[in-house]
Amino acid sequence: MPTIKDVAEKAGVTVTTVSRVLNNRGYISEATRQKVYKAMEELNYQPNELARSLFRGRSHLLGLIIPTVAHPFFGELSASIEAYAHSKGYKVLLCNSQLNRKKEKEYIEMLKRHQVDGIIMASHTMEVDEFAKVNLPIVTFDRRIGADIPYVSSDNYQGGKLATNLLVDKGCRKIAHICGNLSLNMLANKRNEAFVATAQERGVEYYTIQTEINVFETKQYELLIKDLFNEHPDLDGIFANSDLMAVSAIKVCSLLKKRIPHDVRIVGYDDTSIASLVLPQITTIRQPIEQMSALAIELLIRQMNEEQVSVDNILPVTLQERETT
Amino acid sequence: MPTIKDVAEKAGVTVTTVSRVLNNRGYISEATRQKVYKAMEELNYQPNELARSLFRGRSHLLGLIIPTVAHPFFGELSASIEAYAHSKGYKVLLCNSQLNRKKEKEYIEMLKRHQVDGIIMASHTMEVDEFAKVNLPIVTFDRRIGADIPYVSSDNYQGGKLATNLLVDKGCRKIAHICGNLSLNMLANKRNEAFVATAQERGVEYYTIQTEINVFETKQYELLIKDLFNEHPDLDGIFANSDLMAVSAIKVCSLLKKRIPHDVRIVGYDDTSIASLVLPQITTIRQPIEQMSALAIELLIRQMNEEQVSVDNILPVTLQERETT
DNA sequence: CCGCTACATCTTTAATGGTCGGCATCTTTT
DNA sequence: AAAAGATGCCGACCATTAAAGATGTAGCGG
Repeated sequence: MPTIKDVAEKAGVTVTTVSRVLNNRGYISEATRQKVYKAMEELNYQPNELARSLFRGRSHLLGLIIPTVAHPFFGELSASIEAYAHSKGYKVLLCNSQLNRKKEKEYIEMLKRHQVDGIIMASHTMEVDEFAKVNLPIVTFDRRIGADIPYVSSDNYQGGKLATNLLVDKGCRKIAHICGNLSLNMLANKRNEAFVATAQERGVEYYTIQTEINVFETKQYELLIKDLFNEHPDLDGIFANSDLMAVSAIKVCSLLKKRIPHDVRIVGYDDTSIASLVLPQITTIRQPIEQMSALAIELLIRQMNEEQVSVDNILPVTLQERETT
Repeated sequence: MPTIKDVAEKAGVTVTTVSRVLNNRGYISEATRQKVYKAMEELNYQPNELARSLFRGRSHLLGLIIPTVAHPFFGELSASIEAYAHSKGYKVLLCNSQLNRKKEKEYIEMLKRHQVDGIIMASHTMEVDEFAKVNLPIVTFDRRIGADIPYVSSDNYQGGKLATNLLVDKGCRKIAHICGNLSLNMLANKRNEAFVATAQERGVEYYTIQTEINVFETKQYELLIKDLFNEHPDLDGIFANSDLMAVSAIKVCSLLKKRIPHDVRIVGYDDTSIASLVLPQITTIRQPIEQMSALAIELLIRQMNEEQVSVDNILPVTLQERETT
């Protein structure tokens, strides 16, 4: 690999001059500039970002910690985050925590060692007090960690309300919400709060089904939903916490010969591409992934520049009505 | 952020001594070692990997260039690659090229600037001769670039053969293969070669439908398949080049009131999680993503160590028979 | 008990690749 | 003649490491 020294020699100037050309600093004649560019071209020179980052104390690297990029929601989120980061000159280090507390901590330490300029944390099994030690710009997704760390989220309460009201509006009288573990203090829990409040307000029978934490296993979802229908054969509405769960619900209904939306209505969450891909197409609550991604990056950059950031960043959700209701 | 200097001061030794503790090099008394550990602990010190990488000429960073991590196949591939890289002490820089030639080149240059130790290239719009300049350990996915650059692939010909034979075995007489642009010299083209050869051999009518290159747009797939059935209403078998395409085919069939598998049989490709998620569950050709990922990393590491690597690395595929045939 | 060797322990110095400020030295323009 | 433009030189700096050097201590023979 050629260094700045090689370029300088080839162009017949000093490294200082090459550095000046690279960074557009000081006086440089057009002739010299061209000589330097030519030498760089010929040597196929690329400045060593490690050295630059070391000196500047800025790596232009971001860490992204998610459960797994294989999950459609996090896949789409990651693609979007990377795209926006790229447009702002930042690179993304991908970390799949598998929702494993130890891995989350290890990844955070690794990211610190690699001098990332900021971390986007979208995997939340870690204890809140662990975050205090991080000492780096952080943005969390869908979880509020104390009063200092900004988070990006969509309006979970509104999402739960929209979904529940839609089910009741369409005539459901006995509905269930299938969600993650509520004991973790996640903002997504507000969906269930809204579900409960709305169901009570509208006077329909309702149930909350919590899944175990580390379950992206669709088979597990299916079993859970089968059990649910076993216990409540007359259930006529399901609010699923992700489109993936909604797909599992569709499968179980098909197995039990329940017609959608005639016998059972289903509302999903996220509006990942799978929602409009499957049949019947899933009615779902759309999270504005692009805006959330852009906002997360913005918040990180503002923290780096020591600008003021607002802690609560809640973006609106929208109802996407399709065929399951 | 505390540096090795701070640790040295706190422990009352020189930085070199701290460095030797860190790297387990030379003679260190147990007492000093403990002092240093204690100082590191108290300062919450993390060694600066930029500086280490700069000195050692090894960053332990890998670049992963894919079309987009939002696509289920590449999402699962990325998750798997990151997991395996992590287990070998490597970190992954995520690059979504959007199948854009300019972006691919830009990403490669960026990765070089950041001194990655190797690149996994799974997005192929770039010209072959561009690769010569890269001058870094590379592994490609599903594309053979000259005789020097090793590639990892699954047995595309076998996949095409399995799929086509299955369709014909099940009674199809008029089949179509929906695939990507064949003018790009991709190994996935072998699926079509196998399709054509097998169809001829088995004496059934067959068609090849090429999609435009930058199309992860499922709507486009649907239009394409609609046109196909318009032209050939008696088509009774579809070999789709991805599970996503197969899902689109299912949707169109449902729209046209064609029953699966009674009227039309469908075989997908990849065996991403979506294949067993949708209804009817998709018969598909399974690519061994985990093994392919592991192999790709192995090949990179071997190149870094200047060991001999084999250029052709083709792993076997398997047929997963489900409900669409 | 001295002197020598051997080794343990820690420090000094230079290197990694690049940036940057100050200052010197020309040349060109005003 | 003064100001501005163009370049070079020197050294400090970023955080870390490797090689070589300095210091101390113990063992051993004489």
